[in-house]
Amino acid sequence: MPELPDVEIVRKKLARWLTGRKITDASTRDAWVARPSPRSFSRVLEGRRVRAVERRGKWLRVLLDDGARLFSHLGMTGDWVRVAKGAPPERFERARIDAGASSVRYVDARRFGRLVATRKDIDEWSTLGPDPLTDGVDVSALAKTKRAVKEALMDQTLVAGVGNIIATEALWHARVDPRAPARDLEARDLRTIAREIRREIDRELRPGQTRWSVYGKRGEPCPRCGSKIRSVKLGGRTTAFCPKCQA
DNA sequence: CGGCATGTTGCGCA
DNA sequence: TTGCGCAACATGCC
Repeated sequence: MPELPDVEIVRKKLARWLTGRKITDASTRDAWVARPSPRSFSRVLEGRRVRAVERRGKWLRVLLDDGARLFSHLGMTGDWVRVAKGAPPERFERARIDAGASSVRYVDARRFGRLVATRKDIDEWSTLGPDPLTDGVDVSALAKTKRAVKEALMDQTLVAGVGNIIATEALWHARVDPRAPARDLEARDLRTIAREIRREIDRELRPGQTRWSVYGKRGEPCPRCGSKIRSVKLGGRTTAFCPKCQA
């Protein structure tokens, strides 16, 4: 599921299902996913009307009419789905929000996701960097770090919403070595990377099968030059790249 | 069975 | 103080 484009698609459907509706029932039994507690999930949400569903990076924020809010991070396998009111739990369902005619369910097989019902913003939201879709990419922030550019791109405080796939693909399109220290790159390359991040997001926002050029393609020929795709670990994450194009 | 996975956090250690 | 590597979280898939 989850990188910025997926989360944006989830935001749109959640907004469609919930905006302007009054929450009649909200419940969860999962004390791992729902923080600070399953009881606070119900207490904060029930009886409130939904004002807006927003997104920043990979986080969603559901604003309520009394100023409280629900934060939702989809982790690796999270999603929100709508079913008929009173329908039995979905497979891997972790929480339920009934509002208007909708019964909206949070499903998450691996439970890496989070639901946080609070009265004020959480640090994970407040410390997010600019969102590429709404704010653009802050190239100057990247130019300040000596970390590998791919790790910098995935740092949510520098760029919000870029994950392993977008970082890997954007660097291939920009022909930049993912291992290169970010601050050693030419300004021109950084601008190209920013542009390719935006293009990759746009590609993945379009419905239909996205085909990746290098992500998950170790050992296969580079679509541009035919060299064999290599992969290395950067910040603990598999990073595929073309040793010839991205030299 | 082993290995890998679109994400994040927290811990030990240099 | 900073940064890095790594395990952990829980499950599915090849």
